[in-house]
Amino acid sequence: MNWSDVEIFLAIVREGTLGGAARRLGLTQPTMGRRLKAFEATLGQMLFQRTPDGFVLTDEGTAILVHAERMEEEALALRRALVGQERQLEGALRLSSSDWFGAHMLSPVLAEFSLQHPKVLVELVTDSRLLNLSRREADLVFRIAPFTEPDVISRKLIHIEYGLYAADGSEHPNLGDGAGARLVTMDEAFGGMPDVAWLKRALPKADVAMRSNNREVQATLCARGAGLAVLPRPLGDTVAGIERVDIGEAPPGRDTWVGYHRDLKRLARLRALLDLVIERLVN
Amino acid sequence: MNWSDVEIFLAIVREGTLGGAARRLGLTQPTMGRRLKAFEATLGQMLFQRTPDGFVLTDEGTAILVHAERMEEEALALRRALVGQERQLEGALRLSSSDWFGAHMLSPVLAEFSLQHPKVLVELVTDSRLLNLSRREADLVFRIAPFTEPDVISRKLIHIEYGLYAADGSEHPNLGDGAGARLVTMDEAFGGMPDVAWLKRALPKADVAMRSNNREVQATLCARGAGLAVLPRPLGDTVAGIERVDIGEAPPGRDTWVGYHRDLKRLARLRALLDLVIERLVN
DNA sequence: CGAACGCCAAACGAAAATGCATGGATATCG
DNA sequence: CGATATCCATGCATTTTCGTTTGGCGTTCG
Repeated sequence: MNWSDVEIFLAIVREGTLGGAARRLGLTQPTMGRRLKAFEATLGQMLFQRTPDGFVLTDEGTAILVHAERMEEEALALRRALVGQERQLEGALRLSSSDWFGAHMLSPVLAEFSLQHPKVLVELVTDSRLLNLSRREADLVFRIAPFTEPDVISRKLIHIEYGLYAADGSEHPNLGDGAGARLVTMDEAFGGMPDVAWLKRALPKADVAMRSNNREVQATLCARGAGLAVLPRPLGDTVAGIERVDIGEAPPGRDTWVGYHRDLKRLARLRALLDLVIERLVN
Repeated sequence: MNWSDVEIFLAIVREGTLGGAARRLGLTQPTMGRRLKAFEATLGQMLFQRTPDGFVLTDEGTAILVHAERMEEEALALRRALVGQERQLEGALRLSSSDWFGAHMLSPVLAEFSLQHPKVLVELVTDSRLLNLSRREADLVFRIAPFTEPDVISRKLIHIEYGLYAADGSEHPNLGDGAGARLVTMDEAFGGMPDVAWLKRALPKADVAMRSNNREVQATLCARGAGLAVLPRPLGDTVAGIERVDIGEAPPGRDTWVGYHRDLKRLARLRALLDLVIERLVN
């Protein structure tokens, strides 16, 4: 049995097509077909049913899936074990945060860190989807919710105040009413966020004018007069063309958390960056 | 990272040399060297120290060893999961037992089974070393001690009586003495066996003439006049040229156990053979 | 209803991995 | 001390694997 074929098996399970699996692994579709055929031959079992809409697992394929996934777990852990041992202050560091947090909170710290440790290549990915620390899609993740994944070391970073903002000189709404006002809010997928709920309660009669999952975009929309927006104060207070509106009650603030995988605990460059971040943001 | 390289890494760890690892995997020494070099390159770490007496793990190699072993565990479990699902009464079955048990107890049953299920290829390995059920070095193991390994299903099969045997017509010793008698016993490595201890106590003044780890050999030596031997009665009672000696106290008997891996519980051919064995030996 | 796009399978040539043979270094044994 | 065995590294021929390309099929969209 060729262990590499297990990796291919997993890719096909997840993508459902040979082409998709090939793209995921950086190989080609004919290769995937051949490797799968060879794998099935050595096992003496058909692992997938070839259906019009892709490859779906047979009972036999389902039976081995859990083992294949555990093999992958260990393969990933193996790589982490090595990375975690690196003691030199060089190499790559991959961070993840929300857009505005990266731009307004992290950027200054990262610039300073980059000067201090020129051999460390820092990569900041601002993406709303959650990157997987176990797969090492990121080494260090900043987010506004605590971490629940196992094997992740996390700590609360700072409390972020939020504020209601409007374009400079525009009319201010009244708490509990908001008739005639227009709102810029988070994307529908983020409807559960506290500030969205607060808006609904504080300005129940206001209409939603636009949505975006990007706080920067919301701020810009707000400045151009599209409507009122709830923004993190570190962002809102620095954007030109908008001013904070006090309607007697502030939107709820949020805690920011930072987390990394336990296996990277001894990674010197990660430690150094985290120390600087805490130094600059917490103290 | 090529998952197959992990398998090669493990082989080199266990053999200590490239050549040995190559033989184990059915590859060649240059291939092992090149694959290892490539593996170390992709990980960016040296995994082995090249010493005069072989390849020994570095700290980094030690760090990933546990993960590599767990990957192997899952690879083996993956194969078992498929084999364990086979419902047809065909394929191979690998058994393991002690020599005399295989020859005198199992052979008749296996012959009958082979006639009943001609498409099942039964392979009986009589080997004193313990085969590993997890690695599927054997599907079904008979032994005289309970199973302690995890994930092994076992049951007590039969109680085997032992007896003291001597060549036909030779002199019989006295309990508690044995002066002048010569003994044929188990190999030194098996010194802890109950029958060896019993001999020491029952015939303290007798000398050990010969040793063997093979009960058949012991029986033959006994028949040729080399000395007294403690043998399982199913063996001793059927060997020509020896007779059982009653010195007033019989050597201790032993329980025989049979075990197989949990993953093979639903393997039809294994179930069929085990049922027949129980039918013929227990009832 | 035709064009375009996705999928997979098969054929072919290029690239990579493998095995074989060799050489050098070191330990073992007669 | 020479002969032998075992080990690893290297060069070369061969096999295997891979990527590219092509063709066939079904679905989707204009």
